[in-house]
Amino acid sequence: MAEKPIHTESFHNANGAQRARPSIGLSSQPFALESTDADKLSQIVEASPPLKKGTHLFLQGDPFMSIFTVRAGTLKTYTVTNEGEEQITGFYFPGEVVALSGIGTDHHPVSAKTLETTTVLEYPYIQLEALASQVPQLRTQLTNSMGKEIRAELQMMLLLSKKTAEQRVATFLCKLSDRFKQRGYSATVFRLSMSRNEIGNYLGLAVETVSRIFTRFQKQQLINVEGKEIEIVSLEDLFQVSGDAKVCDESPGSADYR
Amino acid sequence: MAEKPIHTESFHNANGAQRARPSIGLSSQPFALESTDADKLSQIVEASPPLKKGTHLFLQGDPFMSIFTVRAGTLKTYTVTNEGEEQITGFYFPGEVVALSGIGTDHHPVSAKTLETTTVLEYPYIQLEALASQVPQLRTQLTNSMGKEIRAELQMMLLLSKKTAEQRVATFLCKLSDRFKQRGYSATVFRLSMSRNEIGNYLGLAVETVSRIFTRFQKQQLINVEGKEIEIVSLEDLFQVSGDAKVCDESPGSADYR
DNA sequence: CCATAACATTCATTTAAATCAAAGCCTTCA
DNA sequence: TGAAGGCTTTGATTTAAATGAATGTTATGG
Repeated sequence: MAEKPIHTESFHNANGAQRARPSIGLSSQPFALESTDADKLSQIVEASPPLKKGTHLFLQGDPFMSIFTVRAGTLKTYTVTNEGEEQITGFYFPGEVVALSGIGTDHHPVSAKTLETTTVLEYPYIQLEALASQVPQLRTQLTNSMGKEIRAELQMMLLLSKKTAEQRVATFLCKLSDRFKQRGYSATVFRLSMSRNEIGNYLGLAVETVSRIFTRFQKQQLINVEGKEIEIVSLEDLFQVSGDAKVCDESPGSADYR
Repeated sequence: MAEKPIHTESFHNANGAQRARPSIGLSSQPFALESTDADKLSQIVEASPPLKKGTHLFLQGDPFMSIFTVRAGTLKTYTVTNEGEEQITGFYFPGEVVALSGIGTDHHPVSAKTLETTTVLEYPYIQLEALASQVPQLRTQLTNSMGKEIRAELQMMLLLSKKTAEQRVATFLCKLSDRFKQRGYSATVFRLSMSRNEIGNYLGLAVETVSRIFTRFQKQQLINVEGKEIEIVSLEDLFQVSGDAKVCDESPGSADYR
């Protein structure tokens, strides 16, 4: 509760070793440019040292200075309600962009916290903006990331307002599967870096409900659960349960997504 | 269900009279520029004729070509679930920006429909983008609008996942009040352009629940309801019920739309 | 201006998921 | 290594809001 956050400054001016120029242009990087442009981008990026589990990247109310991409590990973002309870608004995996919700306002509307040892890339927003106005491709990538965030949240609204507990959990697992697959990991076997509590919080469900549904899905041979390890036995069937329409995809270049 | 939408093309090439150059720069316009820049913006804008109630501005799945701002009237946006039920994702009043959710994808992820006779301004996205890359102020306004949309949706996620029915309705009324106030209308007396059904759908509640809460709030002297006419008797108390923290504000700065 | 339909309210009953309660199971670090 | 606390599971009970059913009210267009 009264936890001391580690602000971003903690690695802004960290020792030189930690600040080695990160290599940009990995396949899953959200901001990928070529040659001289990539070089310009790399000059404004800061790579964080490994941040251990439970570290805050920023707190709700902190001045908005930068956006981040995840290099390794997992983050969650959350808001704190008036009564002090936390509402998780997103999980972020390698290659994903964090803190877009701060754009256009002075202060972060959410907090961001690591769920495990995590490293990020920090893009000071003012510099990123300046560069984006010179490099159209970067501008497009940035704008598209915001669009994606908007659409992800729309999907979440739909989930929270119309889906049953089973559909929510199924949707959650299918989405995770898809995200891992897109980054080149297994679509069927993975590790949940968040607790049952965090899953429930995110999905608008009680922990107990999540737990019960996991065991139910296991009995129905949709998944195998062993603690945090998940194996999706039938992605087809699980998707069926999720109640979503077959997605014609968001990823390649442009394409439609619903 | 099998309703024929009126696509944007319906006024793209409408008669000349309907296409009179709109005057930009009204106080509540989200994209406000000065002198020569404003002139450039006005050259790409199309003003729609009055669209009567129930008209679709675009349908989910339509090619994304333009964004819009509301000049007069009200719009709702909604997605249709797999089972064919609609989920309203937003209401849009004069000065607000519609269709940002299509940015970065080929097709609109939502449909937009008028709730009453409505006129809009249409900004063809490609041209708007081209202009934005020349006019930093416009770029900023556009980006900020997207940021605001993201934050509005975060708020909505919180509402849907953590708030009680009473809190949701109170929040809804307070937000409306605030938006009307910001546009120079009365913060306490206004007309709901959407049905109880649409309010319920948006808030993740059954119609009956909305109805019951309206009457309950009336008995508690928080509001006076007479059909679609609302008077907020005690904004203070209503805000109290909404469970939100006093907002230290989003508005002053650039283009607000919500 | 009336007829018809769409919208809104009210009440009774049901239900999905929350809460309450308790026990087992992993971490972890002293 | 083993005790402590935090997670996870399971079951019993409660509850907020949905659903079902009916009536009243307000628009709408012929």
